[in-house]
Amino acid sequence: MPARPARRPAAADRTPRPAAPPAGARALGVRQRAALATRDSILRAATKVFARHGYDGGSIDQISKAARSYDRMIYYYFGSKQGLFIAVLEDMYRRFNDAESRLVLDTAQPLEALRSVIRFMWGYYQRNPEFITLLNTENLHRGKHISKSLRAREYSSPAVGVLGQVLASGARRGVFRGDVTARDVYLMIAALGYFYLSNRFTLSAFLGESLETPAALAHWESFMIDAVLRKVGATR
Amino acid sequence: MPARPARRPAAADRTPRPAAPPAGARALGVRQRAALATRDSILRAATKVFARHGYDGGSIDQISKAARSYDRMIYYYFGSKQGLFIAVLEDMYRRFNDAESRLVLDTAQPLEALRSVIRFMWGYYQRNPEFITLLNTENLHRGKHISKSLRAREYSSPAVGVLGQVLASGARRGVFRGDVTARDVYLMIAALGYFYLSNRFTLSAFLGESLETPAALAHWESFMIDAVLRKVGATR
Amino acid sequence: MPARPARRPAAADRTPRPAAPPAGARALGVRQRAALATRDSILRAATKVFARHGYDGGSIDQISKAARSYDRMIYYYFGSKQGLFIAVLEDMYRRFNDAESRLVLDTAQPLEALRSVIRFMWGYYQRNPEFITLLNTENLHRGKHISKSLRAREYSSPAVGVLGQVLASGARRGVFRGDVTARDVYLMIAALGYFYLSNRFTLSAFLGESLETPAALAHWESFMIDAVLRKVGATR
Amino acid sequence: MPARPARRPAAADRTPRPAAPPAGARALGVRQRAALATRDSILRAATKVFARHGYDGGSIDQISKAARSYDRMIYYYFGSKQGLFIAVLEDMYRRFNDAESRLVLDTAQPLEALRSVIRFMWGYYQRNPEFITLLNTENLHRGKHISKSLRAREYSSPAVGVLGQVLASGARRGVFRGDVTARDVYLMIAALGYFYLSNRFTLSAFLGESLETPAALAHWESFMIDAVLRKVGATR
DNA sequence: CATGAATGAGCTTTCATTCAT
DNA sequence: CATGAATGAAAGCTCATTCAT
Repeated sequence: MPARPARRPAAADRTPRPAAPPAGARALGVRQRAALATRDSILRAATKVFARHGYDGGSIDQISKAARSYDRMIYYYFGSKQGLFIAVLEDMYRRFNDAESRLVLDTAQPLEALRSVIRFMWGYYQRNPEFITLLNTENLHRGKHISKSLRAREYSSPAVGVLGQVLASGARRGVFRGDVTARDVYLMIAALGYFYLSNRFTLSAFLGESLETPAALAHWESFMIDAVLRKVGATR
Repeated sequence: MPARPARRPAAADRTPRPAAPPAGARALGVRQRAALATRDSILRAATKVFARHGYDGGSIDQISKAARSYDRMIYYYFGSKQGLFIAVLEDMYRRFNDAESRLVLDTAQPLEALRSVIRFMWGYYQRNPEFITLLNTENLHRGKHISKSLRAREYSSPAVGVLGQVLASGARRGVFRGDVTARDVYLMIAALGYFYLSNRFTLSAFLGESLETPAALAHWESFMIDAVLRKVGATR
Repeated sequence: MPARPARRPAAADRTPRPAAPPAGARALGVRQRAALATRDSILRAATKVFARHGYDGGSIDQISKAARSYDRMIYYYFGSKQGLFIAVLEDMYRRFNDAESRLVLDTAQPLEALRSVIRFMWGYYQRNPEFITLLNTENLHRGKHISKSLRAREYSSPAVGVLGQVLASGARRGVFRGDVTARDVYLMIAALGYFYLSNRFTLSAFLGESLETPAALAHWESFMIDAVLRKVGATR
Repeated sequence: MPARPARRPAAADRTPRPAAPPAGARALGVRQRAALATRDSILRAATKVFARHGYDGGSIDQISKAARSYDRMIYYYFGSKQGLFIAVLEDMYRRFNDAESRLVLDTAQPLEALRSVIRFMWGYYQRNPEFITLLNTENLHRGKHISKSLRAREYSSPAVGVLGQVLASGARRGVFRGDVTARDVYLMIAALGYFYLSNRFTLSAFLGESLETPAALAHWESFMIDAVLRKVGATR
């Protein structure tokens, strides 16, 4: 079986682009289209501003200006600052979920498939830095916004499921030990990549060296892969 | 050689308590003592408020009231909100460094020593949650405050050094492979523990389960230990 | 040719009244009219407060209260305290320019026309004391506000031009010497009137006598007229 | 009679230097001398700061720092901000009076003597720009500080007296008309020079040309001299 | 639908001044 | 005498939000 490319072209998940209208939707009138465009540009701007300055540091005014719109429009479409932030989080999760679901793996090659998952997440974090800062801001607020979201539940990581198949396949084939759950491996991968990137500024100051050079990034990628493979007991 | 306790009593690093006056110092006058107390209570309050609400979310007013002092005093002692935050970060690093330096290990027992390091950091993060949120806030600001600190350089993690000895000792004894650096192992430990705790709110929502039950915490501790030991190639 | 009255009724330049809407403008909605009224009342109040207490001595709060409006509105309409002050200066210049342009002179009677110019400026300074204090405040700040104004250049004293015609006419008729420029005569008139009024408080203390009695004012007016006429070489 | 130099070397009135201890005073102790030095440096700094930023724009903190002293010392020596400003004004008047009293004229040559008075004042304003801005600030406050000064009365312009002698001498000799008072001529000289320098920033913006070039300054000096001489009816 | 205008509470910071040793 | 510490009011300005067309 040919080893299919692990994931679609990277460009796909790069820019935060709100959802296209659902396929079954009717053609929209010009006004509705314009309204959607306004909403989208606000959501886009809010993502950028909240990612950069956090929830408290980002201001409505800053966002409406960045969206070339007006304060009032934010309240029109999102009700409040909190409502806007919730929408930003939902959109962020949706895009992440979409990206994960585009991850195509060959479970017949569990070792390489596992490597692909790691590379995917490591790459996603790097290409979507707002993903990290938005999550950090939300955790600073103890998850109070996401817990208000009705849609949050819809996004259950497809990657964990895929990972389960990979691990099971590996165990069946005797390349992996069978005693680790997909959830834990997923957390391990996330932790190693996320922490490194999220904390790179204070770590640089603390360790006295840059973590952002291409060499340093490549080194950490192979470190992560090695650590995860050893954890699942990969025999090589 | 007997396996000495890995670290001093946990209580030592729990509350943010500014440094005691140097041993050689003269006795202070009443007023000087009161002044120090004011400064300390502001620092203490600021640590709490910034840790809870972030840099932007925490207000000068909130801090001065929590310290039972006045806005003006913050500027008297720290110059600005930024200056206060820098002082908070410095104090946080100092306490972390102190705690790390109190970590006593028996390098003759590298396996157990490594376990102790992991447990120490895992424990420190749990007992000092402000450590995590302050660092996250600072990373949101791309490290701009800590890079202004002149004292930041003084705090170079003693734990990394100790870890190096442990790894070397283990390698000499043939219990560890010798191909991993102390820095990388340190980062790995930090990543696994920090990420789990820092992101527990959004992870809970995403995974649909609590990560904070005693069982979950204990499970993750043993997961981390196993992952790290496997990474360094511990033969057991 | 009959000697027409030198200027329109004095009341015209007394109160700082913002420009009426341009003739071609559409009728304004109620809200737009109210908005203009708000802006105007702020500008009016600011003129009064800055004139009375200077730029630094006048507070935003004082102004917004005097305008029966809110602090926020000042920033809404003028952006900043500096922006408001610039608007005040521009408005002051515009009104002064308007008043100067209403000055109608009979150049066929150069001597009387020159006297009219002097009386006009002397009268303007007295009727518009804010003109003097605003200019003094701006000069204390070394002209930094007016130099930021884009509109400042639009106000080139019409009086200097008129004065030039008067002097030329007088020279042609042999009543004036032809060796003084309009600019210098303008400065001389301004200096004599402005300084006397601007510095009347310290001069009173220094000279030990009041300069503000009607007799004193009338005396200085004729002194100025005599001095200027002699300077331009008026033969009488 | 030889034309003696009209005034002492210019340097004499350049720097604001507080009064030396009165001639009859006892020798001072070291402490008293140090105290005086502190007081002087505060007065010096206050003169500079108030001259630059006005009464309201200058802050106690700014002054105490410029004087390399402490806020508290200002209250110790001058009681309040107002008290300090009054002292600054008194010192300014004293220095101006001193400079005027050093003005030595040959009344036998009234024409040249009058020219000397004009040049002296024109020069004094230029060498002591703080003189102008301090007076403007005080006039903005309607002279309320100087009217509180007990010492203000002591400073009655010697120049007016001298000018009276010059004018009388000129009248006796038939070079001047005898119908102008010394006070009015004094005011005229002051007005022409003071206004030109005080308002140079707004005038530059209004007239669209610099008034501060050496050529412009020289031109205005001769303009003033000519205007004053004509006013007193000098026959040449 | 969209948008200028309005609102009052809150922000960080500086003010002149006084206390206590 | 001198000086660090303290004080509360007020400064200029921004905040998220709502009103009224």
